[in-house]
Amino acid sequence: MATRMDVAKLAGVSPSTVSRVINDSGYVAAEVRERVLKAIRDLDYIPNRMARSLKMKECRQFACVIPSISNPFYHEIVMGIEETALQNGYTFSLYNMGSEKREYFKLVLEGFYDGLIFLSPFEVAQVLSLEEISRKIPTALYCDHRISYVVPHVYVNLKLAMKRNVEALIQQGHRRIIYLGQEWDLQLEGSRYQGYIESMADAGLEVLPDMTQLVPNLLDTLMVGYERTKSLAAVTRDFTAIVASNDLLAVGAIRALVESGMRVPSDVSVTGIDDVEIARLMTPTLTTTRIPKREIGNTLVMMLLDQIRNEHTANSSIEFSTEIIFRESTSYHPDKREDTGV
Amino acid sequence: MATRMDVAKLAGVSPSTVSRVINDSGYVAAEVRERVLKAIRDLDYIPNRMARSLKMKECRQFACVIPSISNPFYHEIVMGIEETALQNGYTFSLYNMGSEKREYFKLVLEGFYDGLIFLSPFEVAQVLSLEEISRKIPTALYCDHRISYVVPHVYVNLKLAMKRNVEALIQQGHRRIIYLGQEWDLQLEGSRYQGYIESMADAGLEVLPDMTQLVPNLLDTLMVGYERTKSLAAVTRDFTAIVASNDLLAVGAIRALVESGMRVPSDVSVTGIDDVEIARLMTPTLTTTRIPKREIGNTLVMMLLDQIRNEHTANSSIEFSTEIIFRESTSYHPDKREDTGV
DNA sequence: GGTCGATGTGGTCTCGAGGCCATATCCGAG
DNA sequence: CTCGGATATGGCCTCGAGACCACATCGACC
Repeated sequence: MATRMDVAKLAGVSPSTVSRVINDSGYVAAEVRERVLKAIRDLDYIPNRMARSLKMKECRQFACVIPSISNPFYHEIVMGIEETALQNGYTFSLYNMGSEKREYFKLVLEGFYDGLIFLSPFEVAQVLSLEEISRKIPTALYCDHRISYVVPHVYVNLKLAMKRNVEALIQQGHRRIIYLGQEWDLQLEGSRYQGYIESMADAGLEVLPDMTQLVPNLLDTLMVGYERTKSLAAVTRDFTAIVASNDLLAVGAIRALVESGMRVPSDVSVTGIDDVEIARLMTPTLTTTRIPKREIGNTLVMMLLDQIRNEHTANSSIEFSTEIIFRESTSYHPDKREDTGV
Repeated sequence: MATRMDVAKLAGVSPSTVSRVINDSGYVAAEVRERVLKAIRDLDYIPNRMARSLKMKECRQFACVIPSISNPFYHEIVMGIEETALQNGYTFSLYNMGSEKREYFKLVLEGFYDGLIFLSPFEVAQVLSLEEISRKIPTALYCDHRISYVVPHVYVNLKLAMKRNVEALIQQGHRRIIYLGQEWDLQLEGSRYQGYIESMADAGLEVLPDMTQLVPNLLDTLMVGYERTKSLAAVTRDFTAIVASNDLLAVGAIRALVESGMRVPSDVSVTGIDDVEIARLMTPTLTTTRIPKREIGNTLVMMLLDQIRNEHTANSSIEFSTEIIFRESTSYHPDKREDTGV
């Protein structure tokens, strides 16, 4: 790899002049500039980013950590992030938290990035203190409920979204509604599970043990939703609806129901949350909650830029609203068996 | 941020000694080592990666460029890449090619990465010469057919896979089979489209203009498959099968058929390629071609490591085999209308 | 004709960590 | 007692690019 020095020698000028040509700063005679540009072309010279970043103490790159690359919910957020980052002259790279979490956090703290975005901070919090990270490097979080940390974040109220889902089902005549979610739902205030519990209680409905179906935290995949529902259906069919904490689990659940001989929605209604693309291109289409994913991505980047440019961490906390979308996977009064005493 | 010098001062030693402690190299007295470690803790010192990489001329990081983050086909390859990379002490970051391609390639050439993986090199080739890149930095490609470049690559023969799909459908009695794929299929030797054309010709079946449905290159999403099929169904229903060039297009197509009142598979059979997770968790489940995605990811990283460690670019080209998986979306003899003269 | 400002170019220190080389001390063998 | 190797530590140059400062030169204007 050619260096600035090589270019300087070939063009018969000093390294400083090469820098001036590259960065278009200071005075350079037109004729000299041409000579330097030619030398750059001839040597195929590309400035070394490591060196530049070391000197400048900025690298114009963000990192984004996602819990799982296979959940399409994150994809659109990522596209929003990319969009705004590129517009502002930053690139960003994506880290999948699947396996070795610690490895990646190290990278971040080692100064490889100017800012850091976490989508869903729960897994992270178990490894490192988010507040600690955010004191060292501009940070922005997305989460599914308001958080109390002093870290800038964007959130949506998914407890509320879940309440709406449950209430809609209750209003449609459902009584025995299964909750399909992830284990950490139990530990969190303001979680989707809390919304479920409250709505059931408000309607005077009992939540039996079987009705809470939780899968391990990081495994919110299609397959896990499928397997959990399959085993549930093998044990009991005494339910008429499933509220899943996200669309992937819901999609898996629907397939499990079909294979178990239960029709959706005529036997069982199913709702998800996220409104990923597949939700309206599957059969049956999925009733779910729309989240403004692209806008969330845009906003997260703006939060980082704000911290970088203003040198202060405004403790910002921005809420986005959500909207329930009714589709084919839910239907009215499917709980006829109970009404007719069968 | 504390530097090595700060640590050295606090511990009352020289920067060299601090380096020796950190890298566990050379001789350091036990007592001094303790003092240095304490200083590191007290100052919360983390070595600066930029500086280290600049000096070492390696950064132990790979970049992986994917055409589209929303295609789950790539997710499992990415997980395979991650697995092998971490095992060997490398991290890697993911770039979504969606928008500003050039930006990312620049980063790579600027020495931010020790190696580079392209999943699907076609988009790339339109921006930069892959051979040129691979001369400057260790590179590995995944592609869907054998390529002639002098760049290490892993490939599967998807022309063959498509031939198998088409032939299976023909054997099941189908005659009017639609090809749903991407535009660049037309320009490539050994493409899936070639497989379709050949199989149809071999069986003496004519490919009418309407039977080739191509969507823009980078947009191989659910929605595009849906829309294209929807408009097709609005124009003609004179077909009994669709072979899609990947699962996403197939999933979109199936929904479009359902909405157009055509049942799958009893009216129309559909096949995909890739065997993404949703293929066996949707209704109907999708007949498709399994590709060993995780192994491909593992191998791509091994190819990079080989180049780095051996300092020579063995012109390696490794083929993985694929396997057709029959599921619910295809069925025998659906073309009864023709047989009975209707 | 001297001064000042615009134009143009090079020298050199800097960012932070790696690591070679010089140096110093100590201990045991001869 | 001396020499050599093991142990231990510091000095300083290096990686490649940024940028300040010094130093030219030139033209214009008083």
